[in-house]
Amino acid sequence: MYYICLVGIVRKTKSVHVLLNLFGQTNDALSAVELVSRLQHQMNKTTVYRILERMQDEGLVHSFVGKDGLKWYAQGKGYSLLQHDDVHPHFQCRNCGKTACIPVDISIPSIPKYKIDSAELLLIGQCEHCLF
Amino acid sequence: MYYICLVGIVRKTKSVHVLLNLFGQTNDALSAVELVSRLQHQMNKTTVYRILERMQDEGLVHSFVGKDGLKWYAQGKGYSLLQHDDVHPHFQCRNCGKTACIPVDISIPSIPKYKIDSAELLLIGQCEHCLF
DNA sequence: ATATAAATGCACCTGAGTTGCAAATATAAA
DNA sequence: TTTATATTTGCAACTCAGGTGCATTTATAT
Repeated sequence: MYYICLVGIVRKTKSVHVLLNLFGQTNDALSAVELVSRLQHQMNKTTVYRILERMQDEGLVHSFVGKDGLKWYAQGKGYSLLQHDDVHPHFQCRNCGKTACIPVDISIPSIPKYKIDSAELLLIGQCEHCLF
Repeated sequence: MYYICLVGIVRKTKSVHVLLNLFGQTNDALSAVELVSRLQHQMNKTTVYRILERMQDEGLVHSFVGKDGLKWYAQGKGYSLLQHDDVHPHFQCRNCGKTACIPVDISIPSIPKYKIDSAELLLIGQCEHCLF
């Protein structure tokens, strides 16, 4: 089976299928650690890391680093997959750890003498559920 | 010997003195890894990490996570040390790794249903030196 | 059916950051 | 100054995320 992505037409392995399903079931971001844990009986840790990297290369997901230094992946539903360099903030709840893409465009400040290629805006706070 | 910081008056150990000197000599941010390496003959790895954490607690430096997941510390000269939650971008050169505070204020977008406490804006690109 | 390429599992490694505890150093009390 | 107490440091060992090399399996092409 194949699927279409930024890179073109790519073969859809069973592992990619499993991961795509997980991302399809939520709007939140998923950490590599959590995915490895959740899939420990279905596929190897190494495979999870490799699939995530591949999915990112193919433009199916994007990644960012959380406050704790862990790597998070998100599908970014609602964003145009065609623009690789879309800059939207990521939110991380310091109480429950919930992490998600925020569907807002941010404007990157241009700095004299620096050439900015991309940006990561991480918002830390409390999510809806932890506010009460 | 003592020094004044956000927390009040704190004893200035020899290790703190050494680290403060290093931060005083540059406007760039310094990664914990580099500091451990640079100071390997003067003090223990554990001490470096502990001093950095303490200096952060006392408001002498602030920290952030780089693109690679490493922890960076900066003194933030030119910023008021009295405002704990100053949000300024950090720049990281994807060529040479140079990382620095950018003296620009950024406005944190407010998101409905979320309470934002702090924000980290990481700009990735090329520094002045690597542009040519 | 066979050859070639890609994907997976496994064991082991790397490297950042932490922890427990004992030794050393600094401060306070007598 | 001496003694008691608190703080800081070093050391070794540990945790944990993430990566590598290689053999095996599975999928594609000939």
